[in-house]
Amino acid sequence: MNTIRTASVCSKPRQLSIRDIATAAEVSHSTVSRALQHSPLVKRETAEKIQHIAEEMGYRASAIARGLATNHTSTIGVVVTTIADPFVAEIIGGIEETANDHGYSVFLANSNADSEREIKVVHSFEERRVDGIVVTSSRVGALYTPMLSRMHIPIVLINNQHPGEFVHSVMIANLEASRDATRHLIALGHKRIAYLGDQYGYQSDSERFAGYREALAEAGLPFQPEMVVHGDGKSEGGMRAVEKLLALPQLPTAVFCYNDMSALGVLRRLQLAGLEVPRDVSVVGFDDLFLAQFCHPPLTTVRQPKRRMGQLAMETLLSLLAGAESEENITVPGELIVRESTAPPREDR
Amino acid sequence: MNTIRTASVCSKPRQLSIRDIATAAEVSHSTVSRALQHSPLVKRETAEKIQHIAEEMGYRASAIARGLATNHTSTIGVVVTTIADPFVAEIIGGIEETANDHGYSVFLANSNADSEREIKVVHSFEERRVDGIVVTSSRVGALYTPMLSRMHIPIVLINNQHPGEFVHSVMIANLEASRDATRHLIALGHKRIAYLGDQYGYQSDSERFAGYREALAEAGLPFQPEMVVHGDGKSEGGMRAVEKLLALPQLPTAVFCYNDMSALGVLRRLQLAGLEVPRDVSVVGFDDLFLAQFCHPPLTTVRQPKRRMGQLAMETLLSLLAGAESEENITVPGELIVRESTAPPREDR
DNA sequence: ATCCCCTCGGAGAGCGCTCTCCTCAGTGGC
DNA sequence: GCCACTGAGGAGAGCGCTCTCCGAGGGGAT
Repeated sequence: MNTIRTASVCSKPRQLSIRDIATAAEVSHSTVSRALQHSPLVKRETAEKIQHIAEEMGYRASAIARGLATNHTSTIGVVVTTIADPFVAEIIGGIEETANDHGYSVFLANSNADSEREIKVVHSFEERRVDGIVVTSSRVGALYTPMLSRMHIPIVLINNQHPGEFVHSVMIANLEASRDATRHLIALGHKRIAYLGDQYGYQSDSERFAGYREALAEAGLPFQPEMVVHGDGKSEGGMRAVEKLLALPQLPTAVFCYNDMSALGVLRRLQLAGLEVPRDVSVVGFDDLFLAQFCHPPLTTVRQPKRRMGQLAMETLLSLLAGAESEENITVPGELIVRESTAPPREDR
Repeated sequence: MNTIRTASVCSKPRQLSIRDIATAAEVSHSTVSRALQHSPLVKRETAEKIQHIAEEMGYRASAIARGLATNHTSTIGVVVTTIADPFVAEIIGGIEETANDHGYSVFLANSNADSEREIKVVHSFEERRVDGIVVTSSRVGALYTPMLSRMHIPIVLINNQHPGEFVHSVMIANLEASRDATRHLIALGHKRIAYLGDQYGYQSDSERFAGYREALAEAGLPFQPEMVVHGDGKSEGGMRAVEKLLALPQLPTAVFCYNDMSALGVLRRLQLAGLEVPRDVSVVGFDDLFLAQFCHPPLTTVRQPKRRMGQLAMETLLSLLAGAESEENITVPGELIVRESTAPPREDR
């Protein structure tokens, strides 16, 4: 059992309670409670007087006590793989904004992309009696089903890594977006296009891979298994993957990377090898991280509407909380952003 | 009065309480409470039996109820200017990690760098009865003093924009770091060094400016007011500021930017003007954002130990919570990271 | 046997709210 | 004058914990 405890030494002095306001205003505590929540059951002037006194005394209602009494806390829990990931940060931004607009506060915790830790964090959210939970890149999608039924606490997954296993989610249209990106390369005249995937077998990777293959197929281009390499989702992995491509008898003229961080590594490693992007090799990423526009050359990539996805997740949660049988799985389209890392292949290659 | 409310329709079913476990285990609720917090007042086997039953029934203690009873919640509130800022994201990472290690959960909210909103957010944290608060780039430092005494809730500021006005803070050594950065340029042989500051008059800007002047002075270089321009902290502002420098009769050979985002704009605008960095102009930033190593050319900059600063802030909070009269103001040194955006000036300039 | 202490566990108050159930005037209808 | 009704506000239980105060039983020591 993991209970939330701390050996705090300092005991704060009692804070003002509703009863203190009551005696000051010479009414009962019930009336104060009602006045403070603008109940029509209390006369206008009485309410105003009470509100005035409360304000003056610097009274802050305890959300804790209210939560206990009402059985809901106006809080939601957000679990992310890591906060430092710029991709994730924007999603959080979208969630927090929408949450705040509706009077909700958000608990933030990171799972370090570790399923065990993810579960632990969610448990701690349960103990905190959050009203809802949003999880990005969940590693354990299916495990939330019992939680939904047992605890009746709605959960929305963003870019769930095990789709089809859970009811409420917001996803990017991986297949379509990556097909579009690959089509873009094909339209430029590329025929030898490498795919840089991920080594952990995530759903997002395999869907993007499928889109890549679909585009090749519809263009009548052969699929060449040696053109598929794997990274770790970070730039280091991208660099290592390029080395495998460099060892090939014939270099691909373009590389489609399943995310921007990998693409950054690709860019760097190609430059190290004395190759110029896009003259020698074209590179496409996926995500449209903030830095994609600042790297050299600015990266052609697929934009995920990260902020919007956060908002959508929170909106789904809100309608779920309002009792709606909300839409099950929301898919948002990606958008191809063409910058300067792609160009037609050189004639001689 | 801003009370936290929502018109949630769905009323969750009652969850398991300590009493349910008590009847199942045929003991009193007090014993369950004690067993669950590993009190020595209950016999080992009884405790284990209770823990087992609780586990089996999927019981989750209510942190809400506990918070009400104990008068502390094991939560802290973090207010940031904006979550999407990569600078801030890393700080949050440091805070969250340390908090979590000590059994604290963190509430996250953003102030949009708006002082009014900052206060609102802090109020909502008060209502939630957080045990402590961390604020980054506070706009209202001094206002927290009454809060400290009235509410007895410790507050730590990170990079407070009104230093000297508040007791607990973690700050980067702006002056020293920017002096070092300027010295680096001087050592390379630069004599006409521009300073790109901020237009809002933040403390961090003026301290960095002071460091710049100090370095000039100690090298016996004249301070030239026309070499000082102002941006908005973002790349757009950096670009606009460069235009003023381009209009000068003689271009500076180096630009020291008070943050990386501005420097990115400088890089871009100089390239647009057909100038090459660092051959024609050297550029130095401040922050060492993640993307500083990926831009073109990789940016020489001052690293702020962002994650560490978050940790330090949280550690300060923890010792404050433990009743210690913790160190008042912590200053951490910046570190100059020399990359490829700086070089000796061209002979002919 | 008496007394004391020590261990284990129960009873119940209290944390600060909400909300139901009452009470008490005042008012209007007949 | 009686009753019903309405509007305003009080009393108090209850939310799910913690923790103090007790009590019961079981040894020693005297």
